[in-house]
Amino acid sequence: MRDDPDFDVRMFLPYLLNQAAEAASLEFQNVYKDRYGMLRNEWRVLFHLGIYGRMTASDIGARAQMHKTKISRAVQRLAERRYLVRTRDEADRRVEHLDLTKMGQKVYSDLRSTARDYDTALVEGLSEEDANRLRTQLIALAARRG
Amino acid sequence: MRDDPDFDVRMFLPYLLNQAAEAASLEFQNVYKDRYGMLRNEWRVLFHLGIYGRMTASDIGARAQMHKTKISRAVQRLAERRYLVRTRDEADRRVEHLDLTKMGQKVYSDLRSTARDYDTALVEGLSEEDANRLRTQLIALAARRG
DNA sequence: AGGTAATAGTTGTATTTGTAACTAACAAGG
DNA sequence: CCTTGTTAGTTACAAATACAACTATTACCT
Repeated sequence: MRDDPDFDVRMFLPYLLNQAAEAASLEFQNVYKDRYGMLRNEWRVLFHLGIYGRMTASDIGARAQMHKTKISRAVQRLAERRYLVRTRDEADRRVEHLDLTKMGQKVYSDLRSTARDYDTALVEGLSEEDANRLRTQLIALAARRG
Repeated sequence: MRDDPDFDVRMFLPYLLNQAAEAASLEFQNVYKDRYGMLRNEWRVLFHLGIYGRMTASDIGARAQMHKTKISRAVQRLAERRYLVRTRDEADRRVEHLDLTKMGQKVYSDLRSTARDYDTALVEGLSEEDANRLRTQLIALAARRG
């Protein structure tokens, strides 16, 4: 048991996931970085706002499983670049609503279409069934608790 | 095309991979961190030495697709903790050979067996066939160039 | 041999991230 | 109302990372 020769750490799922995630992120990272000077967390916040429309930082945190400090800083930078605007909620003044500006929406739309093309390239070679199963499995792993 | 309503960024493969990788790494990260004060890069270097035996930093870099500065610093810390020893190659004095110490091997062996248990928990719910297909797909994604 | 390029590995500095502590605003119970 | 607790979001400081520049050594080429 202790020295199970049948377990090869090279097949360790967290390791494989990290390798694949890094490789897959690499190219697209350059897209939003070079085109818009954005960091990964900024792209994530941007695309959540693009999909869902108006959200608060906490909403984004819950959806994206991102820590609030990451979001806080991403929002700050996106606001500086005028990709989003912040509106304080007058009913509950702790809360801030975030909305993409016109410019932010254009950026989102451009990145989304680039992302779609890139995604297509990534699953090239997989059947549609395999690709869907892969996504489903990844979602299950991400949702896992405990 | 530009605003393809059929492409949902939430299904974007790099995003799903990152979410899954982060979730999957989280727990195991605490194991090597709490038990041995190790960082992820150190664990990676350690396990490569555990699998392959004596290697150089460049060898590890090639296998693990890690940048040489990461390896350099990981090796430094592993050497400080006496988990590995460095031996200069007398034929080519630029090169340094890395070997796990007895202690390093014990740590590796402990972490490996914990990793195996954790891996089993992660693929719980998947058939053996599905789990193998998943690993294969991840390896292919990691190997992808261009 | 002598000069140029390549390779192994380290170090310096600027960014980024993680953790914890913080401010501000609201909620709830007495 | 007033204390205690909770939630939204920010900030400060330590730790980690990326990238480029560096040293030392070997290889290549003429």
